[in-house]
Amino acid sequence: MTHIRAPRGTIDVFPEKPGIWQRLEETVRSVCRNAGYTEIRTPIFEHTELFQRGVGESTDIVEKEMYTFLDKGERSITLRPEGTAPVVRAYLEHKMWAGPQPVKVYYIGPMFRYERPQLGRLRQHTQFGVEALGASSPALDAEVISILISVYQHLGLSGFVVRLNSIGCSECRPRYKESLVNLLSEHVDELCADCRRRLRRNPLRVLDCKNERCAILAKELPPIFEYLCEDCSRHFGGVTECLKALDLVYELDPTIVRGLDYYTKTVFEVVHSGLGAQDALGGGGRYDGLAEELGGTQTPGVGFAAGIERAVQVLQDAGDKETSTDAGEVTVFIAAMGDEAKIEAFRITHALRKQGISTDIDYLDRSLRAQMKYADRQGVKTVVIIGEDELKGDYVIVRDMVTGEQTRVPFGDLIKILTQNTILSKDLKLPREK
RNA sequence: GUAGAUGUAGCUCAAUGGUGAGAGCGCUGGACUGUGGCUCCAGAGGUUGCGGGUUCGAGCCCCGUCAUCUACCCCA
Repeated sequence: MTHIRAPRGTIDVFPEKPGIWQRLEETVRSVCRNAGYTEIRTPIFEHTELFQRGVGESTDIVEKEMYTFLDKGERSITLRPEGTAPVVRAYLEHKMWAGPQPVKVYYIGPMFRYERPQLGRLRQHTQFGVEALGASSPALDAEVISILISVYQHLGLSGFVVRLNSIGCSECRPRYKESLVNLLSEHVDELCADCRRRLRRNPLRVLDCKNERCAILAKELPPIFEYLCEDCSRHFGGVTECLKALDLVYELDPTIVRGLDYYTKTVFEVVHSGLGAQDALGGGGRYDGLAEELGGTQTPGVGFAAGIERAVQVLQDAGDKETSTDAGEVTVFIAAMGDEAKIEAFRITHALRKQGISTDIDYLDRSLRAQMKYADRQGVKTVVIIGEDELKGDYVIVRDMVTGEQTRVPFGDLIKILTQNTILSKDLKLPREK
């Protein structure tokens, strides 16, 4: 029998891990709210055209990585491969440009790309991101970067590097591309096969080729800064000035070009050495032309997207132990023997739960011994034992699983004693002990 | 789409082409008929990923296929 497995490139997040996930999501929410961003939830699928026009026909995403299908109404639908285009679509669709600007939103949710899975790469992964629309101030670029960094700092994550670049606008970037092509065409023979193709399609990509000989050539090329138009140049200066004002450390890196067509001016990535070949924790930039590309009015925007699975990986490698947020952990276990006592135990369990005391019970008709063992493995602090003797005597035994102390408690006082037990209430959220 | 490595118990892994595929951990039960952790004993659990082929005989060799991992392309 071959049983069904999760589709390639997807993962189940297991009980040991949700704590770290929840902490991450809560951190994202609080940092974003703190900066005036509110949550937006866009559909997980969109019209294919949104991405074709927004992300760009010639990008890898649109060319070969989209989960696209025809629905029963013959519409071409695509599982969203990224979050920015949908947000801009929503902004335009709901005429949010008519309200106060800028509109600042954040999101957390799954993205889909049909790729070969490897370390840090999945077909369904989760991104958190922010978008700030309707303002072109460089301070907003810096704000967005600082939010991403702030999330990592709040998580206690370290060892990341911010890389910053500007790729100009529709006015100055073509000039730069042209001169790159001119300069490189003299050395076509020395370029790798990929770069020869890049030369025609996207010469900027030659800049970050990993091939040794290409990299040597790329080093000789002039940085884009020399080609930026006055507007872009001034904007970039504003961004770096703001980052310095925040004491935010960054590296100027002319090799960052990003894989989506909508970027203009500022682009950045946050990378971490512990991630393997896919070393980006997150990335983003400005996209002043995207709204227009989607048929809307010209609207500046800037944002980032970051991978949750990758952040989780780095946190785990760093030995992050905080996994107890949603451990489903129980502090009281009712061990019962005999049919009558079991009914009573069931009743007590639910009464305790009503009082907010997490309580569990045996469902496998196990021996007292086995119930004790199970309770111990579950990290239970207190076991209430109830059998025939106790029923007759109208009391229960309360056993402290840490010290081994046991006391008889009159039946009617049980809930009161467990509720008032200071040790118990203090320890409600302690992680289990080994 | 390309390349390499790997698929044996729930997990981590053994097993020269030759009995009925094993161990540790975990799980269940018992020693201790009503008391967890330590110890000991026992039990359950396998279509050796799947399909072909070679062979007297395949977990092992060959082919195909699927999956996982890593890398390329590119990205979160």
